[in-house]
Amino acid sequence: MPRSFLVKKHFNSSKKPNYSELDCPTAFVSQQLLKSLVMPVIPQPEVLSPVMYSPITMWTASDSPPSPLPTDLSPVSGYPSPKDGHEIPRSDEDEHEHEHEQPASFTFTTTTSPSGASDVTEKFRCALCHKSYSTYAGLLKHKQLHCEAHARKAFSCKYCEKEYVSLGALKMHIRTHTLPCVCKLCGKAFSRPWLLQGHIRTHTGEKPFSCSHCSRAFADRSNLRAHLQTHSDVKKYQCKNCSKTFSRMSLLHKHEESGCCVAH
DNA sequence: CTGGGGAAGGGGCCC
DNA sequence: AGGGCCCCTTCCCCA
Repeated sequence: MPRSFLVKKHFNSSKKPNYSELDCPTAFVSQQLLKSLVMPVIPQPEVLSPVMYSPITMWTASDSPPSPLPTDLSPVSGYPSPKDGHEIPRSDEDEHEHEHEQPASFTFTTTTSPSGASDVTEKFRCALCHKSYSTYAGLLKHKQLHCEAHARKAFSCKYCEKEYVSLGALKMHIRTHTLPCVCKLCGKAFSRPWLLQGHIRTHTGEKPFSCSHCSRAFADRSNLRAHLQTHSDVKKYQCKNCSKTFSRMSLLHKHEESGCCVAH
């Protein structure tokens, strides 16, 4: 998978930007400058739209996906209906409303006492961990928060096939498709503000991470860390075959691919 | 070919 | 819950 396949490139990617025009000899960039460079994140309408997360599909453990999936993913029609066996986050009002329903994904039990009389406590039992709840709302909460989400990655991305255990993780992932953070200078788009900030350093020349062993400085902490390995006598990554060590995993991989180790 | 720098992606953790 | 940050990783390019 190409590293930058998610990045919207609004310029000829084969050419490097002319940084010399923007080159700032001083390493420090004021917050004001930074703010002026960072384009206010004005999400595209579709980013703000509830449609964004509408295609989240959450199958319950005992359900199979409905068929066919609606192709229209508008906020209303796109949402799977609870009657289809889907679990979707509901308001309290909804929970109460559906307490009286009997979804396909839970076990509804009526216990019988030894005397033969039917017990008054009817339980909603999780099909996965068998915990029982007196109300459907209780069961629903349990499943959404703990059990089912972990048993099955329940939040699916509409742009790709990735699945996540939490809505937050999915939202974060979706940003890698929508790329709401746009560089004011070159139009390049990023998924997160701090990625954009790191990119802006390529324009400003700011290098806040300096090496304590030499005079080099870096715009990115990870690159400094990689650089520090070059000062280290002990290289971190070792070939299992020939014991040769490398400062980076990518170099070890290159070494392995070049034929030292038998391809697996 | 190899090593290293630069840029970027993305998951996870913490506040 | 969401944003910021940390860390790891990958890819490209160049000396």
